[in-house]
Amino acid sequence: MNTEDFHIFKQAAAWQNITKTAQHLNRTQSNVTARIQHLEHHFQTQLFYRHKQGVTLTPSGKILLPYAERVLHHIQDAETALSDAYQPKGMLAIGSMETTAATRLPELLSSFHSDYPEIELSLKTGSTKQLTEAVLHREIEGAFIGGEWGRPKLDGIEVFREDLIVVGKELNTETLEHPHVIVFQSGCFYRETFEKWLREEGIVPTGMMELNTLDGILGCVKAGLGITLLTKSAVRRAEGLDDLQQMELPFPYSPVPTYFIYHNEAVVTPAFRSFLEYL
DNA sequence: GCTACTTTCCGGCACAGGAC
DNA sequence: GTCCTGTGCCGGAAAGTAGC
Repeated sequence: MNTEDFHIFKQAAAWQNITKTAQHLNRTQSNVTARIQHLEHHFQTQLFYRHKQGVTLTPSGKILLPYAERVLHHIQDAETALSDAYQPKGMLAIGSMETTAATRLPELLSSFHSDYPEIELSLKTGSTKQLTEAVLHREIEGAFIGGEWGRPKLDGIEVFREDLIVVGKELNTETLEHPHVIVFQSGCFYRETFEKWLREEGIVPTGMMELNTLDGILGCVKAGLGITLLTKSAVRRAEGLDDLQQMELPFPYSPVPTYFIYHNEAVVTPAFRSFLEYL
């Protein structure tokens, strides 16, 4: 068995036809059949159902396919890494909380792009919960989330530590007794922290408004629609907050870590490895 | 019977390893 | 260094199967 067998197996799985696979690979059809049979003999299992219209993967074939892809990916990575003209390139899809994307990432990503211009970055924003699921399902390669991830299949590194601040038009004993709160969507780590603090303090909000953008939340707070919880870095960057009052959240609610998480079984592309090293 | 598909068989070739 | 042998891969041809 060699890596070429995996390549032929992968192509046959994609084409679902031995003849077309052979044409595509510039091989004879009998050779493709032989290589697949070789794999089947090695793994002592049938990898394809053969029928008149072509071939389809058996359950064993479906299990083997991602492993074959992983092996081929690793070989490609090794070849790239060992080439003299090695320069990380390709797509890098990551995710981030809205607040982190707006406050911490512009400089970080700009600097990263300067060092690695060949890497095409794609950034998706969402709540900590959404991003964690996206990393688990390998929709994105990694994500900046708040707090611990608590999933065995994930690894992560702490990249920032954020001070949390309650912001409102007027913050006093009276307004904090029954405030109207403005928060990010459900699943947001900062929102959960905010709600926990409110409960602990015995503060019962009169109402809750959900928004999905930092600008939207800031606009509503400036308009006096309620109070919110932001990171100190977000407040520092925002304009027009001079007439708003701020109150730092006490320990253990603040400061909170921001982690960059990633799937510990995922293929590490040169682009992703460069990003991890950069962080 | 034709067509489109897969499998099997066989000879040729390349290469590695051992003997001399 | 040369020759022999074993092994593995390749391509071509033929055979088998089923739908139309």
